Amino acid sequence: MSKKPAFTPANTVVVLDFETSGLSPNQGDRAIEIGAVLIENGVITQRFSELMDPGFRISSFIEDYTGISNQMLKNAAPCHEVMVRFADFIGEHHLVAHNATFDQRFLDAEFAQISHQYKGQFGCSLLVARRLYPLASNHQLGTLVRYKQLPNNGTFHRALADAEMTSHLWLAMLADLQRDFAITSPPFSLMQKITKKTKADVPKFLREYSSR
DNA sequence: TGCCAGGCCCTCTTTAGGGCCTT
Repeated sequence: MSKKPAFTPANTVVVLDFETSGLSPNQGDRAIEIGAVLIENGVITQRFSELMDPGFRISSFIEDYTGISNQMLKNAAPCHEVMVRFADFIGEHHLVAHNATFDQRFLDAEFAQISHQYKGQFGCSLLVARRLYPLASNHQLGTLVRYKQLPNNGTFHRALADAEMTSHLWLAMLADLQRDFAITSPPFSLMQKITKKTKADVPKFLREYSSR
């Protein structure tokens, strides 16, 4: 039996973003679009982007917010078909999202519909950014993209565009860990540990991590 | 009937409250 390596680099992950009909799968909300990129050794190597039909009409607020219309969803595959393909895309990779608890709730809910379980763990770019960039005016994805002058095509609130921007943010944070703390190729587990530290404790934690 | 997310994080805190972030 093959044993999974203990060290998983943080620069090889699937970065994902859901557009949804609302904020809570517990209240009946469903995913309407999934966008994701696979980053391997710090480079985007694959993209996944699909609309999905939740089986009911979405609100005008969500149509305006995302630019995804009910007409567009009428022509899309149902959620369960898309999620089967997405399960294949993420494989056993670790996962990253901006405010990951939100995307994790929807991923769990949609995968439950197809009785699929995934092995990867979640990392949260929002929680890391709050600790690495305390001087940013806020930690919304769009604000951080401008703050770090990250690549973007001007599209926001669409799944693939947001996933790509989140991936650039993630890579920028890895680069800053290397620049500021000489931490080369941080493991995914380090990024998770950062989010468990208080903002005040993070610099000392990283200096000690770097010097060990 | 009326209401309706949930986790993180700071502070006027921990027997709590409220802003942030995601759609």
